[in-house]
Amino acid sequence: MTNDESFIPPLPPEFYLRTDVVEVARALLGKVLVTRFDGRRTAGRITEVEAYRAPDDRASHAWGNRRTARTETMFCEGGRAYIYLCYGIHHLFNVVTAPEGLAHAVLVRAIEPLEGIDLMLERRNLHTPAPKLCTGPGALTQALGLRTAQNGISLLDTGSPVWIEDRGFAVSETEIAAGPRIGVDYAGECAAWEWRFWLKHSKFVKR
DNA sequence: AAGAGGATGAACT
DNA sequence: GTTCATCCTCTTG
Repeated sequence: MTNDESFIPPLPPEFYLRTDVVEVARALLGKVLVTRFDGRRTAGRITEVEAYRAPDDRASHAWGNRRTARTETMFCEGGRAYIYLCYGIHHLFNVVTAPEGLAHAVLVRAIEPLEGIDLMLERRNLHTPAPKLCTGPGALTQALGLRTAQNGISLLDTGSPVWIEDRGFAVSETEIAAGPRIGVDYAGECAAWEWRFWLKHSKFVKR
């Protein structure tokens, strides 16, 4: 058994059940997002995230506690994936947080590839590893094989094809940069909230 | 029943 | 900097 295959447990429910989604978003930086489909693993360190907090956050799909078929996943107990189709093309992956009924979520915007890079390249139709392989919320889902078909899937269950691990990569507060979220100009004053967080010195973050 | 627009990315000029 | 691919969800009538 190689080091990559050694068992690391998924982050526990308590990690996701916290009621401060901004705190969870920051804590997700440096954690490792893993998928395993058909026995093939891909993984990457999370380098960029955004927090979304219904009901008061106008940028959230669940703003004002709007419950629709699509937003229902975000009202679930923390520890699931909220995956939706954006612009008809891109599958965007979010981590659902907070207890049931509170529609909080963290959008994962970029990861640093760690495992299964050949498979990532294949899924992305690329031939040479480059930062763009997993940089951007639509790019990383394609590389990891995540699709809307997995909306609502558990990040906690044994045997789930998607989970997040702590591999002991320490992120100090001074390593985290913050700024306004991308593409939420429609959200009024909420658009100015600095709820996008990224690893300051990472090459695997856009712009 | 129909239409608008979106938590983007890639390929252009 | 601009364009456009592409389709689901939500709103309106």
